Amino acid sequence: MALRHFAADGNAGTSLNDIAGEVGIRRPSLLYHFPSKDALYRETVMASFADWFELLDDATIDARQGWPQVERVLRAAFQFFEERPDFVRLARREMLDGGPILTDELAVALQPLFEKACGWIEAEMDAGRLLRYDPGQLILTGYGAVLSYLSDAALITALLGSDPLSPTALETRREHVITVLRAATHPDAGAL
Amino acid sequence: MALRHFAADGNAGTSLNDIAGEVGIRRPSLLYHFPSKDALYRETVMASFADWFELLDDATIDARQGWPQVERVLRAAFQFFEERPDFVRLARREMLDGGPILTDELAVALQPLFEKACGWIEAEMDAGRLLRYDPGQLILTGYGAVLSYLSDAALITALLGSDPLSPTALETRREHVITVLRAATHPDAGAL
DNA sequence: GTCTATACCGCGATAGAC
DNA sequence: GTCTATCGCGGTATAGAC
Repeated sequence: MALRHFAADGNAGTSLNDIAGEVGIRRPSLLYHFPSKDALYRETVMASFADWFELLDDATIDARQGWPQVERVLRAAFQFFEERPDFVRLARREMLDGGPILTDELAVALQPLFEKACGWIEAEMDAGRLLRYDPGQLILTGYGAVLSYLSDAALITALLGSDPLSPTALETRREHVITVLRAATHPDAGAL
Repeated sequence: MALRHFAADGNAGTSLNDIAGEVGIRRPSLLYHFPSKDALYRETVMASFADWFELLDDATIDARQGWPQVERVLRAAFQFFEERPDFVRLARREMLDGGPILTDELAVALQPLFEKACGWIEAEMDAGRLLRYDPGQLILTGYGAVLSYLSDAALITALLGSDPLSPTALETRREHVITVLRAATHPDAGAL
């Protein structure tokens, strides 16, 4: 509904008419349910991120050690994103815009999770189960490698000459990212 | 001028008033120089990408072998992007939008360069100078790792607790990406 | 040629009938 | 709860002043 339009055209590029028309009501009726367009946008963003925060919470319980845990989280995240292409695009727009929702709410909620993940990675590196890098930079690298592929599908379609979001293309991408990161971080990667 | 506004707020989020006001003329005067807003946007995008295409061309001449050449291109690209933060954000918006400019013009120009780069990587892998991966996927991984950091500065500021675009932060990021990619692709990386 | 005043349209938002 | 009617604003585009 609203998510699809906001994901495809952004906040500024989406009119209440677009959303209302799809729901089957008229523009003013939409503003009966939501106090303003910005409120509707905010609610859409926050609702979309709720699932993502939940996955991040789940990923931290029952944590294993070393690379297997990294791979577990990577696979869970990749699957989450590939099942929610609209969320990926909406999230990326929000990151690009750097608006108040991001800085006041999302970033505040993400920061402690990021901190916690950095701490875990650091400990695993101390224990010799992962090769040493800057933990925060490593997370950002994985973040960019996974999300850019999914968010920039239009460009990648032209580059690859085929649909990057097809099941086989997604599998190729998933395994590539995992392979590269394992080769870079796994102490025994050379023994594969 | 126009680039900064389009980069910050996108095409839909930028009004001709924003641009005209900065130039010191009035809104309609802008439409004397450009037939329409879309034409102005298109010209802004194409002019921004011209420099980038030039760098890509330069990168292919005098190509060395193996990892040194990869690192050379990587450093050139990173420097190019870090000196043009507006271009990065504009480009990413264009990728997200997947609009006609991207599909009809940019992607058409980028595809042969992408193809050529894939061929070079493939040959280097055949020669044993780089560890084997899917060349296209490898390029997309580097692409995402570099651009996401620069385009999503608002988010990363909150996560890191400091300015990700400061000179020292940029150096940290640059060396991290290079180190990770070298560890993953350099045959002798384990001997560092 | 260069800029501006104006027209015209779609937007978000409100008021009030049903 | 949804509609029609309407307002005010800001958008693009055009016609006309200098």
